[in-house]
Amino acid sequence: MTRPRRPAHPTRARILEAAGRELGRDPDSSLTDIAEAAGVVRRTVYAHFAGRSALVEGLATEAAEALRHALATVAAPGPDDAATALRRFVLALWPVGDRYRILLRLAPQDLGAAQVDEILAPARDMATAIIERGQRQGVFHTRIPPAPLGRALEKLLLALLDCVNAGTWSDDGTQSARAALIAVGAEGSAKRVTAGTASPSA
Amino acid sequence: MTRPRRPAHPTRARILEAAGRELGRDPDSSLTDIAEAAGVVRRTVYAHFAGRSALVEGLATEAAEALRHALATVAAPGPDDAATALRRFVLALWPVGDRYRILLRLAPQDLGAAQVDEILAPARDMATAIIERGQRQGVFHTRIPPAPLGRALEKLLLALLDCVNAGTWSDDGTQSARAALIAVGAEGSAKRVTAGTASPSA
DNA sequence: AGTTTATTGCCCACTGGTGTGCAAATATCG
DNA sequence: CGATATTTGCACACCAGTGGGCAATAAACT
Repeated sequence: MTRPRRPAHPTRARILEAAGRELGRDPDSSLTDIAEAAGVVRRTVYAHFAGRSALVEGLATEAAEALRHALATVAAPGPDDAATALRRFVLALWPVGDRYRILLRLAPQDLGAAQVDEILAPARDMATAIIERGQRQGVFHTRIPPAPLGRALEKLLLALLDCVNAGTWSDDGTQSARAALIAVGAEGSAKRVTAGTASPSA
Repeated sequence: MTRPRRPAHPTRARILEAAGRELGRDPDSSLTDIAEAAGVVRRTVYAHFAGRSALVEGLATEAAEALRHALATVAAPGPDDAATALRRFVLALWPVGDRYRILLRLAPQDLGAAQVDEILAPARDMATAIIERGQRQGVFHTRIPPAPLGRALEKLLLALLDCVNAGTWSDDGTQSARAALIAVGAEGSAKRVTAGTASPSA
């Protein structure tokens, strides 16, 4: 058999993509698994990445860039109310949710928790800031301090994303954004916001 | 040195406890790590458990029993309103949250996802039922279907529990229960419930 | 056509975790 | 004090994953 050269460039990208899929499913996937998922042989992976850690590093870099790019979208707006800010935040980050999840999965094992925290810091800081603002303005009624509430929101949204990935549910982010608003206790604002922009899917 | 016989019974229990701690921290902990954490040598672990899988199995059994016991507390009540039911549910499960988390951590790797799902099924089913009832009665205003919302709540509460474990925050479950009520969109009920029973810690 | 280049297949060595056998050490119990 | 039970230390074989060397192969480019 020995299929050789497919366009050559795609290969690296396909390996990276397969690594994302496989490591997202199981952080302990072997290079053999990943290579197989990419349609190549294990030996070929070493032609594009120095080793497992390099592969993971490349994956992290890609995810970090996607995340940073998505964050840049939300960074712009001026002083709108906290509820709108949170909604914009969730909607902007929703498309990169899978990359976000991969980073979290890679954290304890392949990447240092420190490095992942560093990548995720801007997103988490922004979320915390929004929550803190909303609570101070009295728009968010949850009594839980911003930091824990931020972590809770993170996990809540990832859980919803997982349901979408699993096919259990379907959402383009608008429903999840509303859920986030409700979770922080922004009842009135939630209705206002959804009336303004969201498509009525229910 | 070769310290021999400590009361003998404690050993097995200590290994089990250490396994819970270590595997909770990192599901890939080696038996060497676990043994060391338990204050014994790796070889000793094999004197109490047939192997890694047996150890994990024992851990799962213990966790399952604790969970089942906690659930039995909530199973009793008759037809009270959904908000109260959810609050009781969270408060009852809060103390076994760590066991719950261990089971989830062990799922993808050491135990089959199937076995873990089977253990967790009663808790999840009850949560889903409560949510469904609350939504039908119009007490829970979240539009997200019960199953995804249940998963989201699960992760939200575990995130809060992690914060408590990490020392970032402190809660005996009452704050988290309120957060859960708010998250499902039970604003009015939340106030009513907390006024009735929760201790004002803020 | 011929050359280049990526991929493959098979080889090997190294590491880390697992599971086990067996003799020695020692705390507890009678 | 002696018998018992348990833990320990060290031996080993085994397996899976990693990383890399090297020749053969076949697509792509000229």
